[in-house]
Amino acid sequence: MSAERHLRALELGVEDAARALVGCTITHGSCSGVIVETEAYHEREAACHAYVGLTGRTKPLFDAPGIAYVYRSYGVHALLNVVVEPAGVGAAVLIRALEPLTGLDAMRARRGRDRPTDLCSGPGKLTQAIGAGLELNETLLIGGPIELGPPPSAYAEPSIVVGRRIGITRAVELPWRFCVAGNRNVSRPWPPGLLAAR
DNA sequence: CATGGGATTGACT
DNA sequence: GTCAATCCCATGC
Repeated sequence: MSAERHLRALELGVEDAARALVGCTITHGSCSGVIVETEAYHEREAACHAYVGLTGRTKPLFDAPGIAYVYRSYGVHALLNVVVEPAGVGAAVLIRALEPLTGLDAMRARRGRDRPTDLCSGPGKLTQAIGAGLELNETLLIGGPIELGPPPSAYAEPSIVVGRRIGITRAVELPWRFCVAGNRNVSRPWPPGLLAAR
């Protein structure tokens, strides 16, 4: 209980880490935001890139906890993950949405949108908004260019909603998506009946 | 070496 | 609701 939550999260299994990272902060340059949506991915289930084993693409997933896995999605977007679990185990938490805190104007300039809820309300949107590209793959999230930080006081004990992961075709049944209840920055509303609050 | 398939987004019908 | 954009990489011939 002594260490701050973002540091403790890096010591947890991927499912608990994904839950613990909700409410923590991400900072890149002048831009920062609160993590309001995450998903867990683990090598033992088929939706995880590491399911195929150690390859050139998946190597970062098998690194020690606390580094970034940034990859290109659909040939277009950069998606940011927090690598967790011990070195040799392929697991990571996908950061799917932020609530913008600082650098809103820089985010607006990069995104070409004005409303705060259009800036970071999706995994591809948030990396564009904070200016995080593929060059940040495998960089440290503690003391690196992208900084993972502790929750602001308002998010010390967020109310979390659990549901199925979005946009995947395999292992769709796992309830490994975690959102701040009622937050307007989450990437997509969830279908009724498929979730439980905790 | 050719091919297929995305952990998405935004524009359009 | 439908659909194209766009490219890296894993897989298979």
